[in-house]
Amino acid sequence: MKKVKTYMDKLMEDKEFRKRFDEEYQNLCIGEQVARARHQAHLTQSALAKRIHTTKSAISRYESADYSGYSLPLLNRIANACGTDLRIIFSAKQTKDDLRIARQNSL
Amino acid sequence: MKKVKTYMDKLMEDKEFRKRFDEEYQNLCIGEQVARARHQAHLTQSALAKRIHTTKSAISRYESADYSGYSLPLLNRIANACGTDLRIIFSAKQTKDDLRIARQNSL
DNA sequence: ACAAAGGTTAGCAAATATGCTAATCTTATA
DNA sequence: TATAAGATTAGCATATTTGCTAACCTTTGT
Repeated sequence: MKKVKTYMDKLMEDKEFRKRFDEEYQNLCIGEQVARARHQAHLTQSALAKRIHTTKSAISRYESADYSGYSLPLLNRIANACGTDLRIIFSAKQTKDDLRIARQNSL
Repeated sequence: MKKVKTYMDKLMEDKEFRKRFDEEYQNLCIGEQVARARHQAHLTQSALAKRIHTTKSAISRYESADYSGYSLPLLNRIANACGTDLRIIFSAKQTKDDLRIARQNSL
């Protein structure tokens, strides 16, 4: 079981691979969470954009499935404008149960 | 209770104020979580940096108290290199109990 | 069909983070 | 004290995100 790590480490040395691995494999589904928080706050993309002094195109970009370049400053502004708190947690590797519970607790 | 929101909205129109509000008031303590995850993985800043193909100064920057410009791509690489999962959750506004529980569950 | 509101996309300048080097400070330990 | 490892900081070029405009697509309702 050591070879996989060795192999991955090798792949990860390539910048382009790292980037696409993050984008296409390690999907955190932030976009869906943004959209869900916004809907629960009964806001349109335009209305949310206005609250945080940006434009609807920026919100759309954040809710788009194939975006991954999120920053905490902007995510935080979005969360607050939707009446929520943004929680960032370094947690132990998750089991399926963890994921189910996390889904229940979040919006 | 409407005046505070009106006042804050006015203040928030100023870009410099927004920036400093995020940095100095809305402290998410990401730096502490990064340091804690790294320590639990028994890694030095240099060792962690090597794993994610950056330098120790970048790690130090992320662990510094007065930094706030975190990006999810880099936080995610850090979390994984420390053997943890990064969880981003838009949650209901927290009570003190919520915070206590979150602290217990995270590293 | 038409209009209006909500949402998406492209493209670009400005702002911001990243990667990097080198110098410096701390701490532990021989 | 001297040495080495760990950590912090400054400064800069490069890379990435943000804010913005304008065009376009979708959906809803008349």
